[in-house]
Amino acid sequence: MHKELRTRAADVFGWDLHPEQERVVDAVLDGRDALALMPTGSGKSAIYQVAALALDGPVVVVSPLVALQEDQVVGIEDHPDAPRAVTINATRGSRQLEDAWDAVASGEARYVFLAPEQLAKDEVVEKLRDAGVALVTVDEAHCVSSWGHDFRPDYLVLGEVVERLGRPPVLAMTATGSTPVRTEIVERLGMRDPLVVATGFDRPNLRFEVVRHSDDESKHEAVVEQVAGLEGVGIVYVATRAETLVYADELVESGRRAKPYHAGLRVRDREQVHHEFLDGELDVVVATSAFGMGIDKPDVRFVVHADVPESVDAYYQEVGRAGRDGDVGLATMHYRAEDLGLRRFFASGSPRPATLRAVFDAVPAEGSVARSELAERSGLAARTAGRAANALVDAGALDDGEDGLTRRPDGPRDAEAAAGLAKAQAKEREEIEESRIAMMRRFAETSGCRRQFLLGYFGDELAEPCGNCDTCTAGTARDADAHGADGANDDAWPPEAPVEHAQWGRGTVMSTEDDRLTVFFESAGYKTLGLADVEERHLLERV
DNA sequence: CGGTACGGCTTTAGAGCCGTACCGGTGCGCTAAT
Repeated sequence: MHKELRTRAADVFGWDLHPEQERVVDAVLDGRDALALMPTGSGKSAIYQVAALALDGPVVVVSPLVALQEDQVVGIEDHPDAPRAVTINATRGSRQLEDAWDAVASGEARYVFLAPEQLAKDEVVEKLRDAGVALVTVDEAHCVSSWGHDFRPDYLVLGEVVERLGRPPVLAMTATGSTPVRTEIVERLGMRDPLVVATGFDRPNLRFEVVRHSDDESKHEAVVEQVAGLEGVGIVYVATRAETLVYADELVESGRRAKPYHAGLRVRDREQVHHEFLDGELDVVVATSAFGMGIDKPDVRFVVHADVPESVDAYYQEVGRAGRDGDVGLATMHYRAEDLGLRRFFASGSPRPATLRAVFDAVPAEGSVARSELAERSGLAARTAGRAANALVDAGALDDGEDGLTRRPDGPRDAEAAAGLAKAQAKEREEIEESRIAMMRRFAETSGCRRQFLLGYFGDELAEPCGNCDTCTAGTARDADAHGADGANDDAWPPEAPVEHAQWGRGTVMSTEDDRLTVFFESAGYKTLGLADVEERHLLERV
């Protein structure tokens, strides 16, 4: 990074960037795409904020939550010499929006925060294009893969939006760095040869524990008993809204200041709980996954999972909210294999064939149809239709262009074929999802070191068992490690190595443990292979 | 996938068993009624 920019960063924001942050800034200033995988609180925002000081045009920041956008703007406004930041979202009045757009057009506003839904609107893209966007930053970029397919489909059109903005460099940032998530971010955003910078994922002050239960009732009792006795402030994660209420009640009965939190509560109540938690007026928030992004409290002492999360990625994000101040943080998961059933249900749910056919038929053979007209033409609910449209676009049955949806000249001719294509594509994704759930199960059921497992999942290595997890304390981690640590074959398949398998295609080595090798395949998900088989039958090839 | 609520059944009258249907997470933006 230039000396001049360093000085400006220090003058304007009072920052002295780490070398890793500087590498990313340099890349985007050079016009290169970049993917920054860094834990929350490690200064991801500083990267685009400093880059903007040297860029000739506004920086667009795509952020999933309006609340996060506003936090960011406040953060920038704290520095009087920083360029102006604006947010574009539905909570803004028309006067405010007009003012914001004027500031963008005049070049006064250099940071534009918005959600992907805004970028789905043509007039928004046009205004930004006219302003000459110099960088598109996608914050919490894992949302592309976790929310894009069904929940917030506009995440999937970001790649195309970048093209229409004149293809400025793209900077994607997230704390979730597993291979499938990375791969999907790069692919969906249409990133070209991005610089990938990953800083350490290890959080040595977190202690990992898994408690196995065979029935729901004893699990429930164990959770309440544990949390009632824990020191300090913490979060209990549960799978359903109803559970947040039940656990919060019981914790209050056992003398803890606890409140439920989920997306079905009124906005005011949610804000209230959030503030009470930050201000130390609550001991425990019992929450669904809605209590997450934007929760930045340094002295959270424990994160207890009363139900198994949907993936190791989600798990690590959630436990990562403990011990941010560097002091001890306890992560206990109460695990029942049956609880994975709910996760399987959530991971399935691809559109039904009849829905796919109706949407395909709503698109004329010649010409196009706007997404907004899709619901009416197909006779489906807007969301259902949008979801099915995404599935059809994904499968290559339809094209998603500037004028809306069109049939592909080389695509399927009739609805039956289109639905079949989309179904096959969805099946592949479900298989990958299923394999991610299987990884969650393996984490819960492993007798090896939890931290070694987690770091391996994120493509890192830890040479020795960590000594700060339940399996290490029990001694089983060392037994499990004994086979693999000095195995001569480990070196042949290092983490991150790209490989090819005859049936499953291209993949990435995740980790070797004992006598097994875990590989993530782009089209088949996580697979575990016997090391002996791999060697003797030449199942894998380095590419 | 797994839990639960509920209706119907019975070698039937008060209670238990079975099958079936239904439900379960995350947020944006927009509209309409207050």
